[in-house]
Amino acid sequence: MNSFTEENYLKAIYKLSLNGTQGVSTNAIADELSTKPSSVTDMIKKLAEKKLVSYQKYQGVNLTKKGRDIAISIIRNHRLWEVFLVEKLNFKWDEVHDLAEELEHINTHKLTERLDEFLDFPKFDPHGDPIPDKNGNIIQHKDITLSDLKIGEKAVVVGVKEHSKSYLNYLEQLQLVLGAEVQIQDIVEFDATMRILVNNKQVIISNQASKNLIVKRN
Amino acid sequence: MNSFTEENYLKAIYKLSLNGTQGVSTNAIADELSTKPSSVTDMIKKLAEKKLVSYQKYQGVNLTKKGRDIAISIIRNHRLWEVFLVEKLNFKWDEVHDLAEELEHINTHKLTERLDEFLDFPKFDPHGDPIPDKNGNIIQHKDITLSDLKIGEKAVVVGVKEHSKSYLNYLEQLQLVLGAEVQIQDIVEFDATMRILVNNKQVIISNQASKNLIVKRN
DNA sequence: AAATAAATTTAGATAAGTCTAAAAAAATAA
DNA sequence: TTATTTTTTTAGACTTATCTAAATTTATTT
Repeated sequence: MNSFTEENYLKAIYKLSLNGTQGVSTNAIADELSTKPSSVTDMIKKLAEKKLVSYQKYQGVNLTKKGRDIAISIIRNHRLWEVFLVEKLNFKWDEVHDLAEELEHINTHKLTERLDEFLDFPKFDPHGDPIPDKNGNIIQHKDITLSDLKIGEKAVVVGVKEHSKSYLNYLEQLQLVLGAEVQIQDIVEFDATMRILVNNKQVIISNQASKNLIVKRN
Repeated sequence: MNSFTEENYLKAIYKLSLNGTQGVSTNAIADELSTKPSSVTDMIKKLAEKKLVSYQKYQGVNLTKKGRDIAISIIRNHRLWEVFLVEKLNFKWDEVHDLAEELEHINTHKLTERLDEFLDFPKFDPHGDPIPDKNGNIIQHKDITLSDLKIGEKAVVVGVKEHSKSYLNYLEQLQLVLGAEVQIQDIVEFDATMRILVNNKQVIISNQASKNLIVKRN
């Protein structure tokens, strides 16, 4: 068995390894987990001994197959619980992250599979992130964001790249939730601020906001 | 915030204080939690500092109001999750204890209340144990057991006093589940073994088993 | 009431995970 | 290429929860 802490490190390393192609740096992990680089080094050594990561001093870490499997199963759990919290317990999409962060560590195969079935095998969580299937296969978003669109183009909101409470809450106020249809009306050349149509209502949205909103052209 | 460990101590002390009337002894807690008396002493000191228990050296401990409130809210959580696991995820009554033991510590007021509502405010868990309401009020069973009945008497199974997997599994095989109707046909004078009728089927049951089955006469 | 047994506490050690400060290695700049 | 900066690691300390072994207190016998 692995501790909650070990699992959180694996998850962080997994997440960070999606961006870069090389090994994940100590500082990046420390940042992601709000801890100190020295603590990270210690934990990496422990994970390396357990063959959950491969690691050479000063060269960053990579997950092994075993480590990646664990990370993915925790992500699966996390996202299934988020679906449960939103769909069954009526939480809002900006409220579920922290709770799911705790629930995800109750990592019992049988519980996960029963939950998956109870929720009718959802493919995406309430933020549009794909839920790995029970074999660990996971669809990766192509990540077209609102900011990639040109004037006149139409699209549907399918996810977010930023999960902070404040961002999610802001989007909800603008009715920019999953499934919302948008059309670009105007783009300010200077700072890429957009004027868009959401449910026939005009909305002004900054580049900071638009580049974190994942959409699908239609 | 309190750690999982602290919460487990509070729960253990609460449980043990239901039996005896005096303070709960160090050894009893050690036994309940499968730990050593010296560890218990250490933890008790910590809980006493936090004003969760009252404690005088060598005199046993008692929960304070604050400590009891926490214990009861954890028990509430535990039992609500058990209902969820059995009713929504189709687990059997002998499978849910350990999972609920983990879920109970995700002790967020909002989650508990939403779960309670989702489950339609159940009054009893899958083993017949009463679920404390949101104010911490808890109905105490009168604890009439099958072994208290006389020949000819009829009753309904409403709970168990022993929660081991093997006992629960055994009961299920005999169809002695919650709501089952039983009638006493015969009692062996020597060792109180009973011959009873469960759903019109004859069953022989030892005193060890019958004295842990809570029933209600009808 | 003294002797023995049982229960409880103390003292000191250990393991997990974290931290600060200092040292070492790697990356970048001059 | 040497100097400087940044990143990473090491060394040593701290906290939480646990343990064993020894000491102390309380309970039970005789």
